[in-house]
Amino acid sequence: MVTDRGLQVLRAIVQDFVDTREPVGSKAIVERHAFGVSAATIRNDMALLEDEELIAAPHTSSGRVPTDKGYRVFVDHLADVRPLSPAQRAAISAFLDGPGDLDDVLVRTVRALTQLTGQVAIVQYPSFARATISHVELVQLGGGRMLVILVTDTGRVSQRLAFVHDEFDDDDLAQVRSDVASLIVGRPVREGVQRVDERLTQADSAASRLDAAATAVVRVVAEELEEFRQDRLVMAGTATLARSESDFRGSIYPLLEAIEEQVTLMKLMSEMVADDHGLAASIGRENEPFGLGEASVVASEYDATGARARVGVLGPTRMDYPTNFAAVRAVARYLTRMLDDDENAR
Amino acid sequence: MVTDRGLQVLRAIVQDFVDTREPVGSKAIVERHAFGVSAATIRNDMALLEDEELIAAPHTSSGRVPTDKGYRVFVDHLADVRPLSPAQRAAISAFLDGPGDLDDVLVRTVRALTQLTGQVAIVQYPSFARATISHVELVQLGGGRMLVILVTDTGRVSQRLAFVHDEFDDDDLAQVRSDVASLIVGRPVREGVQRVDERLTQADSAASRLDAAATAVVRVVAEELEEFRQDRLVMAGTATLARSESDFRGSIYPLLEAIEEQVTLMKLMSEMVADDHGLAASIGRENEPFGLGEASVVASEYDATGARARVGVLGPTRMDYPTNFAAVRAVARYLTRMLDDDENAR
DNA sequence: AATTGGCACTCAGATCATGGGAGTGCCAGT
DNA sequence: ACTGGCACTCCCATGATCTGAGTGCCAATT
Repeated sequence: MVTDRGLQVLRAIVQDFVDTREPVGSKAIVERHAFGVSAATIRNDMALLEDEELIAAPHTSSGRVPTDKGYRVFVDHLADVRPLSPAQRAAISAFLDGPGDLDDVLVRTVRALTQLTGQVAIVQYPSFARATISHVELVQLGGGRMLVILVTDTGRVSQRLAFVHDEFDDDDLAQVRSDVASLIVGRPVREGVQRVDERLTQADSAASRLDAAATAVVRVVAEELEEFRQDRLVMAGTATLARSESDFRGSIYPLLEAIEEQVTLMKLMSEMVADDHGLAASIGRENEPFGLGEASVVASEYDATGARARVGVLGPTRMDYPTNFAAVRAVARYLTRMLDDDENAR
Repeated sequence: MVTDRGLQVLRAIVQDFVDTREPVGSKAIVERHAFGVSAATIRNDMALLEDEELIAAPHTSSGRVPTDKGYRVFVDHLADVRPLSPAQRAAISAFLDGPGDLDDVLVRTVRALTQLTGQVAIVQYPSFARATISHVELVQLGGGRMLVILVTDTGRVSQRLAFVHDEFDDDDLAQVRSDVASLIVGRPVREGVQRVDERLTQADSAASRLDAAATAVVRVVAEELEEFRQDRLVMAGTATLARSESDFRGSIYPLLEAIEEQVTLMKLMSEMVADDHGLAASIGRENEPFGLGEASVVASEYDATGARARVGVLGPTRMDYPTNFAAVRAVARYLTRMLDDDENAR
């Protein structure tokens, strides 16, 4: 059974290993941490920790390294999320303050976070599936091309091109527009998807000219809504991976691929289980299903006008969890505040 | 003076080195290429090539490696751009065919190109500075927020939020809209920028409610046009860098950074000088000013409704230039054809 | 004048031996 | 329960040696 001091030893090992990148020996521990016991005692504790598979020795006679399980215990029981320094808080403000639409704010958020942590930063767009569609707008571009614009109450704007093979006068256009609008405006995206699909299955091939146009528009709306559902990510700091390259035994290929794919990371972020404070970590082999067995993700939930989503960082399993937790949490809070203020100002 | 055969030797060295990643010796050359002379003769040629700094020996007694200058001569005089295989052409069609707006097409283009070359693929958006603004649309979102939408004749749509601190009825809105439209619609972006700036310097602080709103909108339009000017890039294949990691003496950090920055790459791509066929290459140290001294870019011009831009690939200096030239050229042609067909169909 | 075979020379990299040292596990003594 | 001591392991740095691919040069040949 692992004693209480045993856990402190684990903490020390994690901390030192994250610091030095080198296996930690019993002697180094008594030197750097005031345990008040001898190296031999620490060795006994370490033997127990090894039995529990919380640490491992790369070679028969070398120091110990935390296992993924060890990191997990560290994160769950031993990591104290220390608040950021004033300088760091100032950095967040410097990055985030100022006006801008949702896109702007999120881009600045990931920049701030990558700056703060030295890791790849990721932010999910607020889940638009729960958002409400507040506007539909149609713009004729000539040549039968029609621009379809959707706006949600959370501030997302999306546009897409429909081909209607026809020109309409203002009255007709207003007609088509209100036809489409009646279908989805004021409704949650989820519901909009349903109603749009229904409309499409009922589409009459012998419909009037206006109906046909409306159908074409609705088809495009369906595509847009689909995109709303599979929310997207904003990322920054890819280049930092090159710095911590040596932490990835294989290569950073899987990381770069996941970053390019987005879908994988999206799923990973979504499936993470948060604690009471909205913080979550996914460590090392826990990410194996996503091809990221040598990486960890630390994330925090934030709130954008009622729609929840996550901000996080991605890095080597050997990352500084406490610092990253603190940064992620601070940024998430700041972001929540900003987006809510924004809302209040409306 | 480098003889004609000397140049053939250079070609052989470049080819073999790209193939094997290893310094090429005189013996290997006579074995792999039918020069009909002995290794000693090749050695004499190589000595001359070394005098001209077209090749270099990493160590006193090892094979030779092309210098950047050597690659340059190879690219300018020795590389035959061989047409793609039918299978490769088919791959391009498979990726690119099908409907979609400009964004879609460009995304598919970079995917195709990275697939074809195994390098990072880059495409510039067609230069919108020369494009004409064809529509302005305003949408009120409530809470004083107003969506400003610009459309160009080349198919780019952009939107941005303005804060007008006011609500307007339809007539007023139409008034503001036509006010702004008269300023820029039907004019090239370049000219639009000027007129917008003029309008802003004349802005009267004691203006009417509508004028104030128009000014706010114009200010946002100015930002959007500015974005039009500094065109953007679409990229894919970042992960391939991890594969050819060993080709970068230092690390791939500068590459990843440039990819994230975009601006740098944009500039690099724009400054490349094309030959008669619209092909261009920028090799190794020529990219030093951009922090990419160990990388090369191969690009080709394409044509989007009269607006020229470039597609290209980014990779290690030791890349397969002929193949990349061929792929880039083929994709550029296909792209031009597609975007023109698109235009014709209007 | 160009080409060739021959030959001495160079040097990076592989292979092997050696020793030091950090670290462990265990045990007997406090 | 903790500690000092000690034998043991084995990584890694250092150095010596060897090998072979490759060069440069020269005298001989065509």
